[in-house]
Amino acid sequence: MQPVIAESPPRRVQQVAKELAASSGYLLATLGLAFKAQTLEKLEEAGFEAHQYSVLAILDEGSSEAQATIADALALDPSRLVAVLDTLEDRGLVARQRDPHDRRRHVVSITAAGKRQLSQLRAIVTQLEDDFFEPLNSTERARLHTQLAKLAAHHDPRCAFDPAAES
Amino acid sequence: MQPVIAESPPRRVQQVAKELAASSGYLLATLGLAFKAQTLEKLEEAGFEAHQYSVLAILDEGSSEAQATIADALALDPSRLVAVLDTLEDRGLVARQRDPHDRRRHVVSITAAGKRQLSQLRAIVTQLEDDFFEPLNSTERARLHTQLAKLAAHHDPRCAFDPAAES
DNA sequence: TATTGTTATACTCTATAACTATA
DNA sequence: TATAGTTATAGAGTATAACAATA
Repeated sequence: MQPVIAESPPRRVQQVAKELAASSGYLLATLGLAFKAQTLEKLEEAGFEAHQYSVLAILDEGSSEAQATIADALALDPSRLVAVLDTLEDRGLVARQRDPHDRRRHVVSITAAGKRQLSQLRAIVTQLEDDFFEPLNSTERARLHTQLAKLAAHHDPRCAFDPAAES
Repeated sequence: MQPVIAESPPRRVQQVAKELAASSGYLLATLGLAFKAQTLEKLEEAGFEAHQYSVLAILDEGSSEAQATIADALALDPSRLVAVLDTLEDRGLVARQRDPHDRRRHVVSITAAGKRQLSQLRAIVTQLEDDFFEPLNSTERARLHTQLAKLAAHHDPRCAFDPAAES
């Protein structure tokens, strides 16, 4: 069907502009988006969304938290957190209680079932990371992580842990 | 106004869960998103959007391209590319011509004004990158870039350049 | 009057699919 | 019939702001 193309040389595999591929920022954005997309997909297969995982992860570390605290830590609008907690509560993975000291507040905590579910989700994400960073050896991965952590601490105070606490 | 809190220890700066901060994937996604957001903001101040910049960058490298080619290189739906090209064409930064060999095709090329504009946008993005990666020294930046490029080549064929061509 | 969590509204994206003109 | 580009439509996702309860 297609006539033989003689004059205009046929395009091979389309490549992103070299200018973009040479930019660390572009690569960072592209890879970050790709990792996020993969994570969303895998979690969705398991019947969860990313925010549900991160909420469980936060609750598993601290004891119990007010909703506003969780929203801050996740840089998530409090109004959006509501739906996330609703589904988690419906499944019995977290519990909401009124704070007796301030009855406006809901104190949220993870349940035993929530902890069990969390470890399943952890396994998914861990596997995903192993696959994603597979092209790098362990030394490279460690270096990459250190540098990303340094950048994150600089750009996002939520990621800046006390240096003295680092072991 | 606020009563002295004695019983429930006051929360300090909200931190993202350690579990998340320890994940290279999470950091990658977060940083990538942050860089993208900064880029969008700065470009918008200059009256542009990211896709307009990347289209100009691609056209500046190759000679002229069919729209489908550009869409492939940017992993952008052809229908979305239309509006991007419309605005660029309105400003005289690119030109669309019918391909005489196949009158269905539009061959797009960058104009002289487009090249001038492109260098302005380049300056913005370059400055942005310098600021973003400022916490890393030049050796660290080079290493980071190498590793990101390795990952990108693995995950996105569009970023996989011929290794032999690397200087 | 300010704040916590909640709900509702409106708006922006974006993916999809119809449409035209050419092949 | 298939393809390149275009336009239109619908649905999801999100930010905003109104709201009720409590401080």
